[in-house]
Amino acid sequence: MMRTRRKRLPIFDAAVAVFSEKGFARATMEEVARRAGIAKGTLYNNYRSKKELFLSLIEEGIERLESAVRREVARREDIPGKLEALIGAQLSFFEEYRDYCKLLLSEVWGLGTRWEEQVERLRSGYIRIIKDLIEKGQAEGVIRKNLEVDAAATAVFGAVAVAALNAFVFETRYRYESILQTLKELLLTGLRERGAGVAAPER
Amino acid sequence: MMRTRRKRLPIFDAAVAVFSEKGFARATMEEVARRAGIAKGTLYNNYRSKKELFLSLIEEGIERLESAVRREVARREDIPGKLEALIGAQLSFFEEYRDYCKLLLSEVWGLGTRWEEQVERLRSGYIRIIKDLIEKGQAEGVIRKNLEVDAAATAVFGAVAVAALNAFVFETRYRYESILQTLKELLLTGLRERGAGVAAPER
Amino acid sequence: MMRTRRKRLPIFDAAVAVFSEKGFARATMEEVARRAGIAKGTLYNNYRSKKELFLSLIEEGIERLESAVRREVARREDIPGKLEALIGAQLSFFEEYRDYCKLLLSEVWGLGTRWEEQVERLRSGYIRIIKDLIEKGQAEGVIRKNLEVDAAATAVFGAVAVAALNAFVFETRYRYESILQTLKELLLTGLRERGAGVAAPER
Amino acid sequence: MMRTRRKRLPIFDAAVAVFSEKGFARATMEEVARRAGIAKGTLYNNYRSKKELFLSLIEEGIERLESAVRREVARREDIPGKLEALIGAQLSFFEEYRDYCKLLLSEVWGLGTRWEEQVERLRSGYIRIIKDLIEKGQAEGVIRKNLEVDAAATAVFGAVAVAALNAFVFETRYRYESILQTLKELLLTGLRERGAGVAAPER
DNA sequence: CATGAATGAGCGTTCATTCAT
DNA sequence: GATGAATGAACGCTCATTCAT
Repeated sequence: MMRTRRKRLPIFDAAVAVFSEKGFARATMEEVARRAGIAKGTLYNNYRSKKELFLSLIEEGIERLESAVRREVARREDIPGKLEALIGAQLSFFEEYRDYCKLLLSEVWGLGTRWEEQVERLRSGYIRIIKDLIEKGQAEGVIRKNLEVDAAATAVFGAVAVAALNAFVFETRYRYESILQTLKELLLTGLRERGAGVAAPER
Repeated sequence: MMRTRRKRLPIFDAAVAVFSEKGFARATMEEVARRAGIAKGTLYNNYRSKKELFLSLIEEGIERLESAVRREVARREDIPGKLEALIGAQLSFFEEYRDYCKLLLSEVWGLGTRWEEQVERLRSGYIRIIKDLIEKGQAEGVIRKNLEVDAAATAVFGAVAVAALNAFVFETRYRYESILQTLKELLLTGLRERGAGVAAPER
Repeated sequence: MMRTRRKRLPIFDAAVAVFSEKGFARATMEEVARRAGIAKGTLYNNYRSKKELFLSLIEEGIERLESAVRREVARREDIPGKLEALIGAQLSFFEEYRDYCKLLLSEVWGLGTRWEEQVERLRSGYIRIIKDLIEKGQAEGVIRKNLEVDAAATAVFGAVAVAALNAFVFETRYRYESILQTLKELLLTGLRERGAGVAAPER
Repeated sequence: MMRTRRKRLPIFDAAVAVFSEKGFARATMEEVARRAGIAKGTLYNNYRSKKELFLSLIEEGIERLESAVRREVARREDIPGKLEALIGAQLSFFEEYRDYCKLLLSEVWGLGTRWEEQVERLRSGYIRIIKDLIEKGQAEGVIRKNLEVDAAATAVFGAVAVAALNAFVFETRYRYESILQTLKELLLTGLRERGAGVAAPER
């Protein structure tokens, strides 16, 4: 188990790199093994199949995203503050793991039927965090009540995700702070109930 | 030529269906042909390669999206009204062509390096429409000046796209009107300069 | 029949060009048709199959070679003179129809089992001309009797053919006269009985 | 590596057989694999492509031919003797590797433009051996000076090659000794300067 | 456990041939 | 007869997976 753990980390990094560069289908187990510095057979000692390797990547990645986001969200007390923290954490995560996030959008968010239940659970797991915040905010009267929770939550996720990918993957130059402020301004103003305490965005 | 035109439509529909169900890599020319009711060779009489078929799909689709959006945008006079129309048109397009839109997100927005210039041009072409509206609105003082144009434009696209896909592809039941209102409320409030004429969203 | 004749000539030229540039297998009926300025279907109205087209090419070509060679051979009286004329005629034919001759060596002489009886008959038909001259020369005492007729005849053909191809196809510059003299000198001296009347090679 | 070496021999034999029976284009990797007793994929573990397999065959074959010829040529002292040895070695090589030699004539000597530089180098490499002997013989005064070296060298190669193929591939019965004597008599007499020491052909 | 050679199903693409117009 | 769109068998090549060493 300890050995498995020791082996899995280099595989994880190599796999993320290969899968995100080539996409699931064009990535080859051969290349993952080569980049991880091991033999192909060894890959199969750690993961039963290419699909399992891929799914474990996604799982691990969403867990990291969730954990980073939850940590930041917990540091704020009020709902708008928590949503602001969530936007910042997601953007920061996308910047740090841009390769991984390309995967997320293209293979997981892009094609519904392809990855079935397992991925579906992960996907809706992250969305649930946003939904919970919005619902609680609506109950407290600080988030507009006429927003449909599902639509608002996925819109927030999509806005941050696509803006992030566009900047971090497609543009060679970008001003991180400026993007962050824009997303906060755009989404928080849109979410927040008019007249509700106008806590100025942090920083 | 006439024959070519007549033949290409069924192929287009079949190809969109197959590519969006399976993604580019797992889609097979065999299946596209079978679903279009023609032989594999006939496919190659109309498109030189799988990649060309795919790219022509993307091109055709983005053209339809652009044209639908431009038409609706032109019907409104003021910038906020135009942005509202754009949101509506994009959402409506995603509802009507949900299969095609899965493709859009997963293969085009998802993986930057994979489809190179040709797709890149199409992609940035649509984003440009949104950017132009935002810039003009900022000049007129009806859109917040502290929004970075690139980030705001991609965020708007991403918000509508991901919310739409979530509803139309992943959820079996959804209330279209409710989603539309939520997106308009969320994004227009976020974009609009405080105090600027509060034209109530149409409808 | 007249129409067939009128159509077949352009097809013949186009087919020789395509087959000799690409070889039998990589040549396509499409390209033959395009170069002949007709539709693919028309090709099939004139020749039942690709193979038949190819064989008719070979047949026509060997007939032209045979007829050119027989004409020149008939103009000389003595056997050595006739052999000298044959060498000259074959070399001249290879220079004029170099494309066609590439075909001859590669597809006909190269692979025995491939073209079966039909080609075999043509092939041995031309060799027979040489064999007959050698045999008659041996009977007259002007050609060495210790030469095996088969080997000598094919050697003469091969020497002229390979030297011709090498010069006309592979080399960009060559002196035709010099090659002709070399082949005559080499082969005639080798064939001729020592001491037999040393008719100086013509020219 | 050891495994590779061990594997390549059966593949080589199978490939020569298939390529020479069918020619490059009609030969299939499937059949080569089947005859070598391995799976198609294994073929591709040893050779990157059909073309590479083919070229490595040609290379290996010409190397064997060159080495056999050089060995025999080295055993004689005088130029005519060396040429005699060359003729014998080439004929013997053609008899032993008749399948391979069909390939040589049809695909390599037959079509100039098809196999480009790589084969061209091999081709001219062997011809060079003959040319060197002729040139040296001309300098020594034992080979006729009025023979153009290029034409004479290719003629010698072609004479032996075509006579050999004709006997070994097309004829079921042949007398090897008789063919050898005929070629030596024909070509050596043709090459040798009149009056130069008439070393009777060995045997 | 690690290795990497062997496997073979699967797919993109080509092209000779047919046949409705 | 002429046309060229339609057909589908065939082939080169890839790569996930297995397994003997």
